[in-house]
Formats: sequence, structure tokens, C-alpha cells
Amino acid sequence: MNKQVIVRFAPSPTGYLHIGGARTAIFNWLYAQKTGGKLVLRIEDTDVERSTEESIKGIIEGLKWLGISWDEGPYFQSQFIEDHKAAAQRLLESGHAYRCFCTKEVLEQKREEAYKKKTDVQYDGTCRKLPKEEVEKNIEKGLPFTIRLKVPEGNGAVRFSDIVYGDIEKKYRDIEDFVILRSNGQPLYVLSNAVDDIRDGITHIIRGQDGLANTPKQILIYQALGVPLPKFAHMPLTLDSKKAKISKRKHGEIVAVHFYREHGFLPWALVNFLALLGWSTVDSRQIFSKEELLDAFSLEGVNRSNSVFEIRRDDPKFFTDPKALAINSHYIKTLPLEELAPYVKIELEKAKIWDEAYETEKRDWYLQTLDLIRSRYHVTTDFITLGRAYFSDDYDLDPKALEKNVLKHEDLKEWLPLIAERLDKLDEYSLEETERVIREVAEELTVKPGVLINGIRTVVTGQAVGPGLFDVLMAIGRDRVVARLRKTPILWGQVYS
RNA sequence: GUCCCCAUCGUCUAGUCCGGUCCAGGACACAGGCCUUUCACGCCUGCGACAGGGGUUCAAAUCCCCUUGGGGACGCCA
Repeated sequence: MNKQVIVRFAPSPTGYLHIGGARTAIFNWLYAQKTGGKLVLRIEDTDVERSTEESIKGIIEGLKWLGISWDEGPYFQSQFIEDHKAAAQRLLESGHAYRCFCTKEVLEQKREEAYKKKTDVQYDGTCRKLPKEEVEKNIEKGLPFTIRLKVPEGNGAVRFSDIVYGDIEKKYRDIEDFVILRSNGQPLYVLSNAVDDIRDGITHIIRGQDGLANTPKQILIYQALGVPLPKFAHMPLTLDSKKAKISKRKHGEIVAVHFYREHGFLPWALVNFLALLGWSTVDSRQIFSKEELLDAFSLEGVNRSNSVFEIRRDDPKFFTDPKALAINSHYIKTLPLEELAPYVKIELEKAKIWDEAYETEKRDWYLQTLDLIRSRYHVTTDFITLGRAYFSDDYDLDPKALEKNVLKHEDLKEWLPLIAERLDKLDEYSLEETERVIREVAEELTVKPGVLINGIRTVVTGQAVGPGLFDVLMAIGRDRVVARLRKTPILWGQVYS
């Protein structure tokens, strides 16, 4: 019988959740869900200097927003420091580790020299060779010491098979005797992480490829502690357009999960996009519902080469990775309206133009209107910018549209109010009737219908582009349409004032 | 400098393990067309890649070697 899979997401709370971290969380979550296993959330907050309460909150909110649920935790690494210390003590007693009395300064100096001479920068093992008496003396003198793990000597190597990267081998002599406990008695990440993973019963460590390099060290710790190894699966990294690792420091908000939340992304669209960074199916499918993704996902489908997250920060058309946007807009135009509605509600509320009636007597109108305008939108915020005129009388007219479709035709100053009157008097305000009247007026005035149509669209919606005009007239409704058209002459006034 | 990893269209990728069906497939982006009162959507078409060089083989994107390029790790950070 196979043991239940237990994976973990272990972020350090030193900033917001970024897309790299989110992706790691997503892969862990997918694997847990897929295998009927558990996902443990563990906050690695042992770097007191940089860890913040706010960051912890942000990470948890980010995960929740994405829809990533965990089964255990959040645990906090800082609560288990005694465990880590005890483990170091045990390693010391079992002879798998030793005290190192070398001072920071000396080591720093040696490292610098090594860099200068362009040789290996490994710790030279000075204290490993220290005779027992010497050690005793130093302890008596109260000299501060760190604890280092004794890496086996000889021509052997640490070998393991990474689920993604395959067989990896790292020779013992390429691994230095690394520090596991600081001179102030505090444990280091390599130790804490391994000890926590052991305690939490982690069976699969799924993390970024940047963790690949210290996997041999952690394996050495597992072995020294005499516990069985978990399986490892390293994910390729996400780089920027210049091929540098994505980082909060370098890229700022554009790589933060909350940035996408604030810029009109649907959480599942982001998950879908992120899942495709480094993972794919043999048929290169792009769109996955949650069920489909769980069904299709496997660690074997993860590739080994790093992928580029194509930030288009200053591109007016994209502002971020075009593919991310394409996936988001795909969901905006295809999601069942009932599912889309709540996301648009959030935006309308933020803009203070939400009407409670959209959930009661105006619900049909609300859903129909979303359906009418959504094919042009890429982010949910478009509903309150480009689509604002459908929900509020307080909307701006796009200057370019105004110039091209209204101001250019001086006569519209009289024509549009005239149309307002005709629409107002209509017995039946319908798709057919409004179209009939407007075409009739065009004929009377001997102008092309397009001039009137485009003019009306611009005045009524503030946009040069949009759905078919008569649908627009229905969506906005007679009263608002008439009122807006009557005010047309003001537009000229505004220009000259 | 040392060690580890990677290498297919601009980007995400399929194909690589088990060589032939690949003069390399899909998606995004881009260009053009159809549709149309506008702009989208949708549909159609196009542009566009096996990093380079050596092997092995009847046959290589696929296997081997070298070069080049890229990334990551080398902390008493996590």
C-alpha cells in the first residue's frame, strides 16, 4: 500500500506572494489534489529581520484568492526552533557534525582570497581536523562555535533521482562542510527545512530549481539523521524577458499576485496561465477548467528548461504577458454569466456604481449587459472603464472618439437632439423600431446612417467602439439614451470653454 | 573561479526516453482576409524555430562528443 502523498508550500514571508511562489504553490496543490494527498502550508519565518506580519497576511490572502486550499497549517517554522537545535545536537553527538571555531572574519577573508585567486571557495575543514583536547579547551574558554555537518570523504557522491530532472549526482568533494547551527545557537535554513519536512511527513518536495543545488546537502542531513528520503521534483524557473530570475526586488509589483487581482484578472485564469509555465500536455492544450487541469496534471509533464514571463510593463496594449491576458480574456468571454457576474460586481462596487438591484429585479438586465459587452474586454476592470456608461451616468467620453465621431460633424449638434425626440415619442422602444427611426432620420437629412450611428454610440457610451448600436440602445434604455442625446450640444461648449 | 542544470518559431510549448509517420504540430503575438453601422468576438490564410560543429546510423530535432549561449547554486539569508 502506498503512503499518502504529503507536499508542502513553504514560503518565507519577506514580501508579497509573487508569481514564482504562486506557481510553486499551484504545482504542489495540483499534485496533492490529484493524488488524494495533503498540502501543508508552512511559513518559514526564521529570518526575523525580514519576516513581517503583513507579508504573512498577503501570502495567505493571495493563496485564498487563487483558490489554493491547504490541508494543514499554516505552521510557523519559528515555533520549531527547539526541534532544529535538538537535531543539530543529535548530529553532533552521533559524530555526523562537529564544532567549528573559525570566526566569521577569518572565513570571510578566506573566501575573498579564494575569489581573487579564482579557486574553489569551499570551507577548508580546519576545525574538522581539530584534536579532541583542542576542542575541549576551546569550549572551556567559552569560544563561540558553529556546528557544521561532516560531509563524507572520498570519491563518493550524493545521488538522487529528481522526478523532473532525472538522475543528479554531486560529488562529496564538491560539497563543503556546511553550517547547520549558528554561533548564536540558531539553526540555519538547510537544517530547519529538512527537520520540518521530516516532522511534517513530507513525501514529495516540489519546489523551484533554485533548490536543486542544496538538495544534496539536505539529503546528507536526512542520511545523517537516519530517516528515509522524500522524493524530489524541481520545477524550472520563471525568468523575465532579459532571462533573469523573477524577483520582488528587481521587478516590483508587476510580479505580485495582488497586482493581477487589482488589474482585473480572474483567479482561475492566472492559475491556468501559471500552470502552463513549465508544464504542458502532449496535445499542447491551453485552457483547462479546474477539473480538467486536475485530470491532466502530472509531474512527468513538467519540462526542464526555464520559461520566460514576458513582462510588457510599458506596452499600452498589454501591460503584462500577452498570453496571460489572452487566457484571462478568454475566460471573460466564455465563462457562464453567473460565474462572471460576481467578479464584475467587485469592480462595480470598487467604482461605487454597483446597484443592489442587479441581484434582484435587474438581474436579467445585468447579465444580459455583461454578455453584450464582454467580448471586447480583457480584464474585469474594463467593465468599469470602457463599459462604465452602461452602469453609470457619470462617464467620460473618449477624446479621440469625440473628435472623430461627433465634433467633426457640426450638424450632429442639432441632429442628435432631434433623434432624442423621435426616440422619446416612439410607441414601442424596440430593436426594430429604434433602427427604423434612425435610418429614417438619416434619409430625411440625406446623411449616411453611419454618421448618426457612430455619433450616437459615442455620445451614449463614451466609446467609438462597442456592440451593435441598437443593442446598445436597448441595454442603456430609452430614458438614459434620450437624456444623453439631448445633452449633445454641451459637447461643443466644453471644447471651447 | 568551482559545481549543477538547460538549449525547438518573438513568447509558452508538442515531438527527444523507445531514431524513420516532422521539408517539425498547437497556443499567444504579428500580418492579411471574411463577417460588419464601429470595434471586438468568431472563422480562414500567412509569417515564423530544431544554437553551431563534429560523430554514430541506410536514416537524427530525437543518440554521443565538443563549442557557444542561458540559468541556478556556491552565506553564521530563506
